[in-house]
Amino acid sequence: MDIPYLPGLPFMGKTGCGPVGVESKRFTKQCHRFGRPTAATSAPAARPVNRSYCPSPDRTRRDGMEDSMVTLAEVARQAGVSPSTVSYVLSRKRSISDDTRRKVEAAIESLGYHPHAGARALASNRSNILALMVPLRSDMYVPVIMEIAMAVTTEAREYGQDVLLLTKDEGTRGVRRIAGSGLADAMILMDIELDDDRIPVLRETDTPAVLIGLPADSAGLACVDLDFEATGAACADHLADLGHRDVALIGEGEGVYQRHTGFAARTLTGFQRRAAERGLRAMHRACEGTYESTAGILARILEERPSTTGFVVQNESAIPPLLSLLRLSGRAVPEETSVVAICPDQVALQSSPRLTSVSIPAQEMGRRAVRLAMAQLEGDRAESINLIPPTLTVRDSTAALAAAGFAAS
Amino acid sequence: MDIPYLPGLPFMGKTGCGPVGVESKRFTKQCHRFGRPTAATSAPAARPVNRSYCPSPDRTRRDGMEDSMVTLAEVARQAGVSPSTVSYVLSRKRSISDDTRRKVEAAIESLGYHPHAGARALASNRSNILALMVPLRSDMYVPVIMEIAMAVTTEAREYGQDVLLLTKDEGTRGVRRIAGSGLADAMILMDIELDDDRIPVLRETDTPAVLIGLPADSAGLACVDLDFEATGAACADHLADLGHRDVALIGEGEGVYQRHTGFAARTLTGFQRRAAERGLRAMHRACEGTYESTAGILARILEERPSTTGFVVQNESAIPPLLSLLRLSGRAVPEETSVVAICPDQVALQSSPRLTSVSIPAQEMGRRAVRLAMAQLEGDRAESINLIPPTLTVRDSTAALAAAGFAAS
DNA sequence: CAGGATTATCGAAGCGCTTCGACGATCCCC
DNA sequence: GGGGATCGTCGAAGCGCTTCGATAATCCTG
Repeated sequence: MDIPYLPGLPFMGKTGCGPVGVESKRFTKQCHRFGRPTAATSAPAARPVNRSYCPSPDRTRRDGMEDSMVTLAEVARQAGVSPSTVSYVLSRKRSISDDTRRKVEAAIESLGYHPHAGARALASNRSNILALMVPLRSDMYVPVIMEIAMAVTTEAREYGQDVLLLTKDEGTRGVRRIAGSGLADAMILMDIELDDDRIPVLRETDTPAVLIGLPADSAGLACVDLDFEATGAACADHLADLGHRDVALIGEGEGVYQRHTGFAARTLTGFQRRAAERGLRAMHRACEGTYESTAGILARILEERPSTTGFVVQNESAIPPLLSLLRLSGRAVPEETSVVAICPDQVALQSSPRLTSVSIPAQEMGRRAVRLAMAQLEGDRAESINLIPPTLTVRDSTAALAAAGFAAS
Repeated sequence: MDIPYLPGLPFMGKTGCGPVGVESKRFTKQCHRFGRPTAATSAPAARPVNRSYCPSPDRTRRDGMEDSMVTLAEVARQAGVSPSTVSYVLSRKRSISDDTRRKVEAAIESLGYHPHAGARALASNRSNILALMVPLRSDMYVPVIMEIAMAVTTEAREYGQDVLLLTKDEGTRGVRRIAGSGLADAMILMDIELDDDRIPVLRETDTPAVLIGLPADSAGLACVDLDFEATGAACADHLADLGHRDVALIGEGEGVYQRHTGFAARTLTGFQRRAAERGLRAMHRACEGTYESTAGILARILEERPSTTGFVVQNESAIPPLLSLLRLSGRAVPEETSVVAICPDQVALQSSPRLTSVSIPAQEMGRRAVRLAMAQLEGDRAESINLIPPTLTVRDSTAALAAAGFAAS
């Protein structure tokens, strides 16, 4: 605003800026950019601001209010080097003398420069953004989703990436949009269904991607997940080790087993197989997680097999009701009945008694997903199924079964 | 890869493309762009691909594997119009004949065109991205945060915006980075502290922003929040209406009252004031939410004032323990004791009995935040404190107190 | 100490889009 | 039916960055 020359009138800058040879070209460029729309509402076309490469020297730090964007060119000027040099300082793609580097860094610091994300994306074909597609509503336990999302975001920042949040209900259209617009460099998908329709699109558009979850056909894809089969097995093992002979898995809701992610099915498989190997009698019931549902299931289990002393719970919301119901029915945990949960540590810790559990390594999943994505961006196209081995932590809800009538044979 | 001419050798394209007058200019432009870095790892500088404006006609849909980007220029060519026309079809900023529009839309469809986000951001000074800063860990109940985030994301899409996920622990640096890089058009901040250090930065950088939560000094800012004072009052009113005389508020953890958001304090204020107005005796205890903490607090409340029959719970995690403890202590809910919760509907519904509650309107908050942000981008700089009035839904955990000894005077 | 290799820097082109001004072609009103 | 307004389209510039090739300056190495 401090150089109020009229548009159209050629501005014959004599203020000594830059090589003379290019001046004419520069100043014949008409200026039709008036700062941010927000600020442009008053006096729409009245007072254009010269934003060419060669402003008068006294203009330093002035138009900040209108358009706070500091450009690389300004940094270059302030540091007394060319724009490309500044770029190389930033990208470290060519060697720069310590002296120059320091000058440039000082200029960056003093001007508070941040590279324009769009410009960078356009020129470099890299947006430094990872798209994360999370379920809007799913069978997954919300805090776990959140924890993964946060871990992804935090880890992404370690790689200088930001995270774009997409909802799963954008579906294949969302994937296409991101792949097509170059908005993100890679995608991380959560809540993967066995036969997820986003996967073909990923393949077709050849988008770098990481799945959190395991689809039926994972050929050529990078996947991260907890090893749920081993998880089920670990639970069975633990109960077997403690001397339990009759065990039950209280699982996810009905729908989960058919429709979805397969993690529930994998847990069940692992549990049943290991139970068989260890000579346990295993039951399984799907559970919606409400108090009523849990009560009904527990009643049926105990009716059908009153000798059941070991429980594995996979549905987080079934945990409080289950504990409450066991208490009410007079079955002491862990003295008479043992409970193993598959849940985040936090849930296990704030239950009473604190639960022996296999934790859902949300943090780890998020972190690994980002690393796999970054590896792909580095050129590692290798497919990889990244199954995290389960960790069972013994707390206060499981104990060795007192040698009662039905001891191990 | 299918046009393997050597770099440096001028490529005298005779394949008839575009007006002759510009050809020379176009082909003297050197090509130094080799598709995506991913693909460039093999044969680094050996086989550049011609990506100028004027590919040979038979090239249609060829280099898709290497660089699936369809450009506006290609759409224009296919539709037989100029690039600017395509742009205007997309932006609707100038009128376009139906005929032309149809041709362009057909071309867009058939090529699967998506505008390059970076290019668009660079040229238009608008990224179509909203940055959402969420707490990494906070006193807020995680599912509520998640619900807000999802609502923001969904609503943002209605406005053609995407959402960038930031964590609060990036703090002021994060705000500066976003404001400086033009990565987002506006910011939405959650978990606002009374004296939030991000606020000065927001003011200083003049970034369009919406706060979800209410800081101490909200001058010139757009804020959305549940009206917690009215919430506290509504709870007091409801219990008073039912004939309760001695009531207690089981609140958030100690820390929340000092350090943070003030929503807890505002609830308390509203509760106490209204209780006084209605002639109730009101107590208040901070509660960490664990079983032990809840048990201790409940015991002390009942010891100090055994006639307490009305409870308000603000800490979601205290709800299951509280209900469990009341049951154990033989106080029937709602027959003898009433419980009002301040929590998401989902929590209220899956408790047993279903809880009378003031819901946390997470969806609504998210939605409003986006609308306020968009309004700012439209030029509405008006500050606004957007307090959502509470809704108390009566369910099965509150009932009129049977006219006992201590009836209303 | 000549000449090739290396280092540090610069200039310029171009990424794909938006937007301005220009300019025919229509339209309408007196 | 002539002249101004409107409509629909085009060409070109420029957004701020990256990166190529070029070019001095410096560094060996024999």
